[in-house]
Amino acid sequence: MRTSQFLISTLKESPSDAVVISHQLMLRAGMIRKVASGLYNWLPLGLRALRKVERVVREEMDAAGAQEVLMPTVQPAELWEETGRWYQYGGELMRIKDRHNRDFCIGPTHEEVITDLARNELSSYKQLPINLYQIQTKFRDETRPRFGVMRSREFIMKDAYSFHANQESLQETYERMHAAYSNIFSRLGLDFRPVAADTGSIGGAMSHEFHVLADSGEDDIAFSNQSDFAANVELAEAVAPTEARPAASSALETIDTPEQHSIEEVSDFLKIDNKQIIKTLIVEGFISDDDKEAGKKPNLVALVLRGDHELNELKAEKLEGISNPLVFAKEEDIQQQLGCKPGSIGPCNLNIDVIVDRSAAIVADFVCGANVDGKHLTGTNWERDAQITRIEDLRNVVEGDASPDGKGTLEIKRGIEVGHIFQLGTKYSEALKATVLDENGKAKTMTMGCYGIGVTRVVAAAIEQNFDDRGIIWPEAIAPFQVSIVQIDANKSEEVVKRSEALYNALTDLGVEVLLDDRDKKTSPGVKFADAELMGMPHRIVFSSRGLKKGIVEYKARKDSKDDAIEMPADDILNFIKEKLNK
RNA sequence: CGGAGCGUAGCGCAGCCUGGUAGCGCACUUGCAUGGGGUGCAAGGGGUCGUGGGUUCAAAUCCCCCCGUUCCGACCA
Repeated sequence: MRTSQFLISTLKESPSDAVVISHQLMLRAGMIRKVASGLYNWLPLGLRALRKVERVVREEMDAAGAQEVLMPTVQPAELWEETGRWYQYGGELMRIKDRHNRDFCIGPTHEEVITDLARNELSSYKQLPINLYQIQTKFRDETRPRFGVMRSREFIMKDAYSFHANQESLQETYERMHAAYSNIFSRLGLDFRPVAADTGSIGGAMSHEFHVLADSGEDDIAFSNQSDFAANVELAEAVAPTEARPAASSALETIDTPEQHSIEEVSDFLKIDNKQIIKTLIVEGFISDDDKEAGKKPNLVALVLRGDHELNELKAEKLEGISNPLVFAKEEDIQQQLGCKPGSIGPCNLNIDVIVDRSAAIVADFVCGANVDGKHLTGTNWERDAQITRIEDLRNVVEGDASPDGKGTLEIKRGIEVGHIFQLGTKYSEALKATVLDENGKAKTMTMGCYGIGVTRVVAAAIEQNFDDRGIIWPEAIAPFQVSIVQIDANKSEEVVKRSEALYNALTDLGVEVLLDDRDKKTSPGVKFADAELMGMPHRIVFSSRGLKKGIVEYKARKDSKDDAIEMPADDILNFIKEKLNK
């Protein structure tokens, strides 16, 4: 491709609404343009990168035995009514009506449609397992689209759905997909981690997310520095400390702490480490619907953590006797039942259940609220001064915690979720009555798995991980073009034109994607260099009259540091590039 | 959904406070020069100042409604 015939839409300045680097660079390099909030045009350059990702995904899915299909973006409401999601889904589901006033939605996902397809086409266990996928546009009417194509409303997703006669078969396909995903992200040249994920409302089933590590990620990922353990911070277990609680050495004392409520305030006021302070959060206990309707109030429960730790709400709400979803107690209920405000609560002499985090349970001589406004206790000790009802894992893991698999310690980094694999079980097949006949001729509900990759998001994530102050640095596998050839002085030197076009043709014949910058003489060398760097092609070759007089051309890899282009005889460049690209 | 900000040329912004119907940089067009890091000079094209209403002799500017959009948070996954 020649730049004289290719839509180059580079920008010097980035639009003010772009806050993350990938969004800025995609706009500046001329990959995308916004049409409306969360809706984007993909320009030729961007689309080339997108197609690269699709190709890798397609190849690996095919290699893993999945078959490609294509389902419609617009879906009838009837199917969603059958699974109940027409009513459960909130505003994210874009509902529309056709000219006959029938209800439809624009698909945010395709479980309903694929399961409908499966129940119509599959009738025997002999046809199982089967794994069907598509690469297709989805629409989710996000409350807050942001970060360009990282969280847009319309986006392209690869979604696969597998159908099985039993759990073992599902497990097998699940593992194959796990491996296929690892292949995909490795081939794309991304630093990623598969992480154990929350299974959410479906419960019980297994789920993994694939995260690309990048500071701008929206999720916290905890992973071991010595093994391949990785989990969403929400889910990672904070293992029980191995050390025993030190013996009590101080006497219990009540001190005045006027207007000191938060851990930070108390720690500054008393000049002690917040690890020596214990914080007590009051939440509502579990209450049955009947009791609620009868107007009863839930019991209160105290959750106790070390001052420097954070409550993990997911862990807390899963505990027996605690409301799910978790509800913090109202201030007036606390005042009424415990006799003080939330800032002064402690675990001593409470007449409610006291659930203590594993780490908080081994602190001795600690500071805590006195259950009297404006007062704290020092030298407090478990058993002697305060009773523990139960010890549980209540907190978020922090950097340096022991890894739950016993190997190494945890690091925490931000991740961008680019893939998610899930064992669905029979949630959809049951609702839609998707059955096959088993060996005994009896109808059996199929077991399902689903596997998604945010294709458009992968493009953005790749940039988040690969850029410098001049622009994008594409991984080889995603680059819109592999090689850029820059002509300098082409209008003055026949030689420049001849030699650069010869290389361009030779590489193109080998199937290499080349962008030849043959823009006219008004385009200065600086502009060509700056555009090539912004657009991020991995390999750059410069032909100039000055160089060719000496018989040399210049080569520079985009990922190498700034000004270390290497010179070589013009006759060698073709072989040099062929070697670089393994052609 | 709660809070805040912004809407003036394709992009980035000034003008608004203190009303007198638009300006800068980039980009674009033309010419001349230049030719290894966003080149110079000159001449141009492009805006019903988000929409509607109000105040006023006069509104980009002051007031009100609406719409769009962004950020923070909540929600969702």
